[in-house]
Amino acid sequence: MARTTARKSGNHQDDQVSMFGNSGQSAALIANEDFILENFLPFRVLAAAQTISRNLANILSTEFDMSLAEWQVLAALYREDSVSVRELPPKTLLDTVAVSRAAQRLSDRRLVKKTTNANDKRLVVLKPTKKGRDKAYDIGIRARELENEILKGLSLQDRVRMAQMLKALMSAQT
Amino acid sequence: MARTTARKSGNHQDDQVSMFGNSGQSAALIANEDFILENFLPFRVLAAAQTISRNLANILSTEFDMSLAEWQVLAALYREDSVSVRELPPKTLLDTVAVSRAAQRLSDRRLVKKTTNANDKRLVVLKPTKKGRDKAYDIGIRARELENEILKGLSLQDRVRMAQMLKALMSAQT
DNA sequence: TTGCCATCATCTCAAATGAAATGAAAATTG
DNA sequence: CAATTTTCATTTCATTTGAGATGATGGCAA
Repeated sequence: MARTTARKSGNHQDDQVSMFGNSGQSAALIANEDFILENFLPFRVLAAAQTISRNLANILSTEFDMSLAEWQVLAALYREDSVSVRELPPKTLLDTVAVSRAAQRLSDRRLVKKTTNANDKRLVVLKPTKKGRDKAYDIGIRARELENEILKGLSLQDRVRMAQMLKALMSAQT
Repeated sequence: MARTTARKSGNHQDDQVSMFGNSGQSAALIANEDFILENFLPFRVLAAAQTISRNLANILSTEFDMSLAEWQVLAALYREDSVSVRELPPKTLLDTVAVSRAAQRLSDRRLVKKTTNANDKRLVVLKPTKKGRDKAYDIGIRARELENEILKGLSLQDRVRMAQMLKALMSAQT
């Protein structure tokens, strides 16, 4: 525990990142007594995501009457004009079932039009309506605002760095 | 909850961080046509968290027969010897209901002992058993391994910065 | 004290979620 | 081509989750 101030921090808001100093060592050498959930990076990512997710879902629900999943689908459709259901899971964070359900609700509200691909009738093609496109635009503006709120503590350089790190984190996963 | 087939983490190899260049500008000036879901930082955090969360839940489930929530409670109890249910939500990411349910399952498996506080009989006091403490230790070791896997793409300095940024992100939220 | 409100943990029930089943269409194989 | 397998979207069903109700206790003011 090289630079670990080996003490029980009675104070949780202090900025202990000591555990990362151990990260290079083999697990066996780590004094596990030092394990602090708050300093476990995966936990922090989860915590940040949960907070963000709640915020976003709240805004979407109250201001736009829309679920997170629905917005994800609509946002993905916004740029690419015409997309089949099966193409969406990689673009969103959703599985096909969730996409299907979101698409159904969007269709019910006339934000998206569902058709069948003529060449391959298994494919359901989604296309935003004018109304859907407008809504996506409005939400995009609001989302940018939220993003700036969230990121206000970070410099521009940090923001770029953050995006890169998150990407590295993702690709390190199996 | 059987093994969740870890979804293929899509390799979106485009490293576009262009949107962050706009972040300082007023929302009205942003060309919204540029809105790309993948580059929206809250979305990236969500994506990273979801991947991590699946990984972690998988390991806990298969190797330790434990849910994420149960581990969060157990890990929080590991250091502080004796904690009441109501103290746990701030330490974990859970609400009181989830804590209550996790505590019940942990108690059923004799990993945690539940008692009533003598001074205030409303309070349920949780205390890890020897068995629970040992299990928490083992999971801690494994969690460190996973953390290193996840972070292998980041330098030590980056890890520290990452932790700081995530913290800044959290505190910027309402 | 007594009556009233606040707090704590759990319970209940409805809604969201995920995994496997289904059905329809296309691709592949013999 | 017929038969079989694969792909795609949706449906079904069981489980998980969350929000408000419940019951038990404690705090506090009259």
